[in-house]
Amino acid sequence: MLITIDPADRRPIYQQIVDEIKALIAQGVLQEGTTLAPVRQLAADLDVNLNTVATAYRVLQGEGLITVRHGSGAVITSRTTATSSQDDWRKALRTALAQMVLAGLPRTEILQQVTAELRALKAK
Amino acid sequence: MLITIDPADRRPIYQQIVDEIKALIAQGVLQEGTTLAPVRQLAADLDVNLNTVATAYRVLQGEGLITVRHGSGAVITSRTTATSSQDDWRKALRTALAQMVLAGLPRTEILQQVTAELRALKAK
Amino acid sequence: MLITIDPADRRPIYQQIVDEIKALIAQGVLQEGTTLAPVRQLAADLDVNLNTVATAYRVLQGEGLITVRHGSGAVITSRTTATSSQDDWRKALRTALAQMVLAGLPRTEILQQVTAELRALKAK
Amino acid sequence: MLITIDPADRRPIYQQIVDEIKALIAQGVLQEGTTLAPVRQLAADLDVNLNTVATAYRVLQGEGLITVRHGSGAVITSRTTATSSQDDWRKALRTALAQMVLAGLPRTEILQQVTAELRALKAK
DNA sequence: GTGGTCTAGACCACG
DNA sequence: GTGGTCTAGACCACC
Repeated sequence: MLITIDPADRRPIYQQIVDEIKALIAQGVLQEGTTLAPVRQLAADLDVNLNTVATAYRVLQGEGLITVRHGSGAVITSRTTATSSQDDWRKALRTALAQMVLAGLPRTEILQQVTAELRALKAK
Repeated sequence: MLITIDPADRRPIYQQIVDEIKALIAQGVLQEGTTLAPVRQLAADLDVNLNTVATAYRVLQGEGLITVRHGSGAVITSRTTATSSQDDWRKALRTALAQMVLAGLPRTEILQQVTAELRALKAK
Repeated sequence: MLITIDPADRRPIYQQIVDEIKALIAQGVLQEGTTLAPVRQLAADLDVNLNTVATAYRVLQGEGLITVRHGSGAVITSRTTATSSQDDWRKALRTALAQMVLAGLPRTEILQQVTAELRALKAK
Repeated sequence: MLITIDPADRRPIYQQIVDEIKALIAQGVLQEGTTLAPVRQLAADLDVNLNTVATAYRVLQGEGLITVRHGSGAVITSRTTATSSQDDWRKALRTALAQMVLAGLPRTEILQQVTAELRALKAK
């Protein structure tokens, strides 16, 4: 599933899963209509608790990114249906840029990194 | 102190304080040598417990961003001494950009937002 | 857990816990992958508050010596990942040796004590 | 006075002064009968509060290393009169060695460092 | 006046 | 069951 868990990461595991799946959708790797791996299988692959994966899927469903149907698994719905407010991504962006500035990266380097990362994503 | 707490934010309060102070340092509002508000005063301003603010200050001290001394309060040290690995900001950047893409923002709009936010920061 | 608190010691309790755990790791008693006692259990054993132990664990986590995960407790990570600068141990060593000299120990006795203590540690 | 204060050091300032003076005595730089700098002068030199230096002197006096007489300042008494119990230096030694081991220093390197530091001290 | 530490006890989040 | 966080309030250490 191309997802990896980092035990050293301070984010909870379910959040890491959520973020990675979001990234895959943004990259276009997971497209509308694609069926996600069953909870049990993903849990086994990542060697994490079943409830952890279930929580991640529930969050994604809550944000409208996937639809979970009994028996048929979780399916990617739409990229634009997503319920992420402007506040959310602005906060995330600010925090990320602040970290980069404090790490001592010059403005030009930061912009380079942004465009490089953006190139990996299928923005309109 | 220009810091606000958002109860709706899922991050713990002390983390919000840490992030806001980091942002202020990145913006150049808090410069090297500036003394932060006393723990008790900031706690009163934000209407949170003294220990919560103390925890935030301790985290900042652990990251080398401030120096805390008993009788004299907390002082901003250096921006470049900060202990943040490349992994940290790259993950944060990726997550932020993915969120923006999923929010439906086109590539040009994203770059505009980035440069706009960056303008508020005192990057080299 | 082989840890003891000395009320007469001027170091704060949480620091004593940190230092004792470090010593156990250095001795090889606690090896990579070993799970530490749960916060609540250690707190009960030492008869101190839960938060005091939690603080100690957080410090150890900040130094990269242990990895703490919500449902699974604290695990010893790597001995070499530790974040301790050369300045730190040099200062500690100087202070210790100066104390021994002022206690009237002759050079040979000091060296004997050092090798004796070192024998208890699993140095490379 | 050959003493320096490190604001980044977590030890309180007065303790740093105490430790540095002890080191100077152990090195033989400050010998029996030598008069220490007046409190006010040392405070001015180090740019610290007068009470801080006074506290340091009081600790040294309490350990029997110096004698403070009205009007005539503080005088180094004897190196052997020192009241440092075996427990004290053993704890300090253990902590120092544990730090060095966790820093990844091999046994031989540790012994080299010890003898090197010891060479600077006038052990019997 | 500063910050540091500790306790008791509550409630939440994660796996 | 694990750890995380927060509060209220006390007392200590330092400058």
